[in-house]
Amino acid sequence: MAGIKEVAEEAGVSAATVSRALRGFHHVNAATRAKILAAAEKLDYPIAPIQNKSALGRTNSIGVVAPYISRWYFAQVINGAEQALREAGFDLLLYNFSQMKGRERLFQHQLLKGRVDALIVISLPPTEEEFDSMLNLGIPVSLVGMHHKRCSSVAIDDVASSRTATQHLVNQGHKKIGLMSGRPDNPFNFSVPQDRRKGFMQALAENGLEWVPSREVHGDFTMHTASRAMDDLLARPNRPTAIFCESDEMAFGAMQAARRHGLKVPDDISIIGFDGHEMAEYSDLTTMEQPVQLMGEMAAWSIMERIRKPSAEPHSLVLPTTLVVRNSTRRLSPNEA
Amino acid sequence: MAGIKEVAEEAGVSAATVSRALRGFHHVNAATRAKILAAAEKLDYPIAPIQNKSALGRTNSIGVVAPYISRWYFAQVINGAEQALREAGFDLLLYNFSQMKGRERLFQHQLLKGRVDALIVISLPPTEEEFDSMLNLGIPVSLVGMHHKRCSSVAIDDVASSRTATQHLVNQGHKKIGLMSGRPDNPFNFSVPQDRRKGFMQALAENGLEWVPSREVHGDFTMHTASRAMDDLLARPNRPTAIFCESDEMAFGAMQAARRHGLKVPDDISIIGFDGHEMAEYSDLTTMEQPVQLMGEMAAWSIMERIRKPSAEPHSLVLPTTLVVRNSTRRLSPNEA
DNA sequence: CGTACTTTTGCAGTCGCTTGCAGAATTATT
DNA sequence: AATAATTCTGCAAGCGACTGCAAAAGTACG
Repeated sequence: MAGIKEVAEEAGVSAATVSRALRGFHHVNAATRAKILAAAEKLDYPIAPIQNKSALGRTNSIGVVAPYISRWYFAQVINGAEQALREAGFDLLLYNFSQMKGRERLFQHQLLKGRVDALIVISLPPTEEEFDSMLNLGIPVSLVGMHHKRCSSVAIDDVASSRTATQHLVNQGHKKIGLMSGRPDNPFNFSVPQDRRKGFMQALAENGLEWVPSREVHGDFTMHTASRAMDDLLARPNRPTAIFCESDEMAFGAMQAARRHGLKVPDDISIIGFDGHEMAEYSDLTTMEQPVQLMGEMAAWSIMERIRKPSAEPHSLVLPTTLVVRNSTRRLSPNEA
Repeated sequence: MAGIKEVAEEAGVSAATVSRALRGFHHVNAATRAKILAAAEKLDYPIAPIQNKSALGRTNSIGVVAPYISRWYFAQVINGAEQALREAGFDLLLYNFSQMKGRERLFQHQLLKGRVDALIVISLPPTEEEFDSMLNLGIPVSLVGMHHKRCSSVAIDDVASSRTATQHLVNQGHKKIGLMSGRPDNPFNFSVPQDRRKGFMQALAENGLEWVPSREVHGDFTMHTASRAMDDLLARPNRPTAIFCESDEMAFGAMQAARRHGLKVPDDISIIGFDGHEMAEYSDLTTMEQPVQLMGEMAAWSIMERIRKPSAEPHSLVLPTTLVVRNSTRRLSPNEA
């Protein structure tokens, strides 16, 4: 109810002075400021006042775009970003795009124009065209979980990390290694599946292991599809002794399917995941852990920095991953391999 | 860059007409509208234009407040709400309050004033005082996961659902039933722990079962603390044959601890959870499923309805829960009980 | 006490869009 | 064709803050 005017009147000054006093800029007499603060207090007017988009030209809020906000990974990143943003006084506008139909509207900036001061895009590789649109908005854009030369980003090295994960299996004596990867035709065109697959292949190649295509199945990064895919894989002849899953959730699905088929993990089959999902510990899943929450925070800081000085060059940040060895993988004795 | 003015000029009409045309109100000649649309298109001006808070008096965005946005339950509710809001053209502002310090500022509406048209509060029971503040904002407030006479809400019947869950254990012949509940001194003062505990106690009483206090341990709704708490419980004499966990995540922790202690679920101990967590299926956990996503959607619709007609009475909605029986609970033979 | 600075403050214009009102253009009626 | 009824459209006044400019008030100094 109470606006800047009411406060001004209450304090016996002009609205302009109230605006200045509350923002701390310019010169305002200490006594006057005190009066104004008292008045604001009395009228329950926020000390950090309602910013006004039209006057300010900015909204003080930052958009976060993600394809599935309720999946663990995204929720974590968002959480990290939220914390950093809130701390710095920004609001966070959430844009979810599990439905493809939204994407178009989003990237054609119908939705974003003028509503946010910057954009954090999580794991959703825009096409070059969409990129043009986004950059045309004239606001900084920051990517999480992927890179692009035209804007800042925070990510891990998916290729190297996958290679390390796969190498772990090799080190444990596995030679017949299966791959649970993302669907090559995923609608969002995520880059993660390709990258992790690439790292996997590299590790195989480096160790002189032959790649057998029938050892690969696809899922969409959910437990459910992974579980089905695993059924499929296990039904095939010449079963692998270990499986690299491109995400922990898929690894969970794989483990479940394995159990359903009467296989023990890791006795009968080793499974390694990727992400460092909260439940990995519970499931005793060996996994490649990525600093999810931190990625959100870094993206937030980085983009706020760019809001401050828009001229700054975009820069990409690569955060380290950690192999966490648990008991879903085991060493194969030479005669088992 | 392009504003309504530019579009107006391009189309050879006044800004006012553009505004009207793009909003679809009032009468605008079809031909004129076409010209305007063409101009907008050409200049890349959003068809759904940037609403202007000062002129409109509203922001077209709705705040969602939750204590832990990255926990499964909250992420699901938020997801549901986001979908409904987006569909209706609202933006969603996310407020996370894992840190208590934020709470104060939030409810003293320093943060919210003028930034949102309505507020959805998830599982965070405000004190009466905070309630006053919120309602003073003059915007509709809707609660998820709890009720309050002074505003609309969407929730399940925690008491009845817990009673049903517990009854399930009783029906399976369990007499020594343990309880994994939320900490009574939880900082947010959640109502859920009390309610679920109450339902549990009711079931016991109705079946003439004695309540043994040493069969209760507390967690904070995370797997981790639950796991520790379970260690504690299992170390005590006269171990229960079944345990009701107030959340699935706690149930996961309990299952993990049980396994660690060499106990098989459900052979040695039955465990039932609450929530219908995505991973419950994977863990074969019997649980009381609540329609999480739906709750978010309903809250969103309900609050948008109240934005439309602010005079409407607040109403509370109770959604049904479903007992999903899996294999973490088993029937006890009479001589085991 | 008058002059020259500084600091403080208010006026009025602005931001980008909405909207009441009334005049203009179009269509209908007689 | 003149008048009335409708439908469009533009003008201008907001909305609620921010801010450049200049006047007002306060200080310093001679």
